[in-house]
Amino acid sequence: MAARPKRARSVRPAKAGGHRRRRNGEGTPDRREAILAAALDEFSLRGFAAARLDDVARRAGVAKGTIYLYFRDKEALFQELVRSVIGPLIERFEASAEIDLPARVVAERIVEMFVREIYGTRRKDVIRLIIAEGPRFPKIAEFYYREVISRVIAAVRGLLRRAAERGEIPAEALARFPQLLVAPGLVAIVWHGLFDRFEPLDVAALMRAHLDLLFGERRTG
Amino acid sequence: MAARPKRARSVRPAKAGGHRRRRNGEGTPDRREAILAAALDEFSLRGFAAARLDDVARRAGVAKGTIYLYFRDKEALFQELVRSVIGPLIERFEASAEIDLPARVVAERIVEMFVREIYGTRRKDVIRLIIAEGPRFPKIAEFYYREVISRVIAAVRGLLRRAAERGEIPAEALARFPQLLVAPGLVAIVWHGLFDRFEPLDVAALMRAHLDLLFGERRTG
Amino acid sequence: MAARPKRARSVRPAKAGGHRRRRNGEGTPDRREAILAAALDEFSLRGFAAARLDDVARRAGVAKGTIYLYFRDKEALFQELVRSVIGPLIERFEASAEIDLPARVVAERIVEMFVREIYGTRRKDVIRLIIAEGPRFPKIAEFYYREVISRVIAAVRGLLRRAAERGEIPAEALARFPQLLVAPGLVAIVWHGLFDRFEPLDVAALMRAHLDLLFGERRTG
Amino acid sequence: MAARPKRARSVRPAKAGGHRRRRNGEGTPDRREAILAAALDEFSLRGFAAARLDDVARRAGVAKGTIYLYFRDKEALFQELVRSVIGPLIERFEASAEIDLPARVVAERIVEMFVREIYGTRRKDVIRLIIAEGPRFPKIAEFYYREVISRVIAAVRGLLRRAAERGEIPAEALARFPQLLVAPGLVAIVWHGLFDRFEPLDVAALMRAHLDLLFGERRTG
DNA sequence: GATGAATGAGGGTTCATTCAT
DNA sequence: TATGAATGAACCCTCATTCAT
Repeated sequence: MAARPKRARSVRPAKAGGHRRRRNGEGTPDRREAILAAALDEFSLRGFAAARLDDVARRAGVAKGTIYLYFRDKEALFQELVRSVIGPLIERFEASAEIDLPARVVAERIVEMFVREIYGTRRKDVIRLIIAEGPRFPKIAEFYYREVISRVIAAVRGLLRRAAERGEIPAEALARFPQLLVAPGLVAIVWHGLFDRFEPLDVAALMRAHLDLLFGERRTG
Repeated sequence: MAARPKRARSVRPAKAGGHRRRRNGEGTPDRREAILAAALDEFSLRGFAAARLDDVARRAGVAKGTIYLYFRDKEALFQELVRSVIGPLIERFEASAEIDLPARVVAERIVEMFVREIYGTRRKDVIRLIIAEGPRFPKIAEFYYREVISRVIAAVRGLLRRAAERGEIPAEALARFPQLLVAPGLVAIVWHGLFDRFEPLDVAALMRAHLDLLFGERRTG
Repeated sequence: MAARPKRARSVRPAKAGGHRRRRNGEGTPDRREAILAAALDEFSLRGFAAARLDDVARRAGVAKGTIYLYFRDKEALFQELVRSVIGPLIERFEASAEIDLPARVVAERIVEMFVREIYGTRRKDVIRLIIAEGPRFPKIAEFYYREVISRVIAAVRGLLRRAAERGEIPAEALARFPQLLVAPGLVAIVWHGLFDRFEPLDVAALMRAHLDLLFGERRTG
Repeated sequence: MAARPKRARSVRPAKAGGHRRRRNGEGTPDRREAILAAALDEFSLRGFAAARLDDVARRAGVAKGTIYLYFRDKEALFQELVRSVIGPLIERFEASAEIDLPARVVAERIVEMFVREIYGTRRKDVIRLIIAEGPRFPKIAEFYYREVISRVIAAVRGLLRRAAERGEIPAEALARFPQLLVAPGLVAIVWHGLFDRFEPLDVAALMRAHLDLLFGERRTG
């Protein structure tokens, strides 16, 4: 406690407080964003429990206390990280699925969007985090289910059921289990985190092969 | 650990009287097994970093120090846990895949074995652990890749390539990416950990639907 | 501060919008007074170490930095608080004691002044603070001794010795230990802070009873 | 977190854990008592909030973590400190007050016991702590009221009322406010903490003078 | 072997203090 | 003057690890 009546403030007795480290002209000094980005790095690297806010702060270029100006505690930081990354994704996904085109075309678009917007970005790391930490963070799991999974499932299911009625896809199996459409995406994310250094995975090809299996071949690279 | 998702301040009674002695005279010989089982429980419940060896010991009915008689440290305990659970699985899987039956039949057997031997047992929790903690434990990831993934992939790939040559499956997409065969299994495991309480998943039906999509319908339950 | 006796995690809204602007145009001129008043509230409520300048500032309706325009640091704020409240009291007390009336009359006046000017005001809280924090603030204790205690003691002692010589009081015990005259006042202050909610204390009656014991009965309410 | 997958445990990578510092043959290694004694020292010196458990541990000759083997947290340590010191006092006090002797004799015994058992021991520091910290620790205040104050008050009141009935004391003022009997004791404790270095107080003489005032002179030293 | 009390480094969180605006 | 975002030292508490018994 800095306020304890004297006791010689260990070192630097008269300079304990805060310099604003005005980092050179960078434009927005948006600390909140910087902290979230750093948190994603550290949480991805070590997992929630083992990540240190000290490292988050250093990586973000702020002092440790600064984190607490923007987030109530470590857990809130984690939750807001997930929300901020996942939130914006939702509308886009739903929009894509609602277009009334042939199922295969829509499926291709969804897959392509997955590869571009998730697998190709830091969002894949957030999804990895959700998979890894979700069981210990019921709120995160619930948020993710409510805001993402259930909506995507509903959208895809509607799309596929119509396609099945039009006979575009062999059975309505896919409509019952829309998870099957994105299952390889999940595999890709998990594979990336665990095995890529032993055997890299061509995700685009994987997803194309998957679509070929579901809808019958078309033209493959 | 402040980061553990909150837990009712475990009321350590200030002089920890309670010491759970084990049942019979000189103890079950397999303390090692008991510790591994307890470790699986605790690691599953909290994740590696947040699990406490104190809880593992209590759950196993041994003293904390005893763990160190059998395992070098917490990390070694985790690694051996994975090994001990995953190891025995391998031969069986390979055996199944080598039988030279029609691809669909073999695929069905593999899927059924997955449901019975993995999804239906604690092994699914170990796989969840590998997914969650693997990136922080390169040795675990490598072991799992070397001893399980690469072998299963090779076996399945051989099987499917032969089937594709015989025209039993439409394309060789599956042979290129055998991951596609088990992708729904992975989804099921992840789903179970995160979303089952919102929307339970009928894994057997999911896997059957998946096979129907891959091989064309046949007879569905 | 983990040591503060628990307080519902003050819900800092992560971007602390609310900033209580003061009422009129360019502000009440006596920010200093406002800060001192707020400091008395907070120090009384939590004690010196656990009080937060943040709360003092909020209560005073100023920014945190403003405190440092008027006081060197937290300790100086505390010292000046004590001075500003105790200082004005002194002359009055001395004046009362110097009047050359019968001892009992003077004692009654002193007691009455204590009840009215100390026990009935926030000054009692300052005295409580001195009692509680004094040992850690030698300067405060010294100031209080030099400016208050020693003077009051001297005044009361002179008064009583004269009274004893005139035979108005049975012995010179009181003159040797003028503390005995105010001891019940101290008890009242301490009692108020600790036990009033269990058993309220009628301070006026207590003081009257005390005088009756010292000087022999007269007329009691 | 010591368990974080590697990161070179800063210094002494293989010797992080616990040596039992078996202090030379001392008899009881009663750590609990040592910690309580050290806590009394530190809390007295700095107050509850500003005291550091680090210092308590050092003073007790144990490691910081050891404190938590015996006490749930800092607050529990404080509460148990008060209880352990105050508790044993109660019966003795009650016993003394119940003897049916002339009031003055009993009062003298009580006063003498106060001087010997409280003022002459560390218990006076605990009472100072209660006065200083009680308002922030309602449980402490309640415990102290329930277990000490209310009982002592009741005992003294009974004693004095009987004495008043026998005409031994002039009025029943004292029976109404037994606090008046011990008020100088409180003054002595407070004085000791604050002003002894400026003007030492002869407590025994103070208490004797007090009794003389209450009961009429007898023989004074 | 088995125990569990003891250790002490480590990390989340707080808050007095500073200073650019 | 006044502000309040930023700082970082400090401190409570946890828990992997050790070792005398």
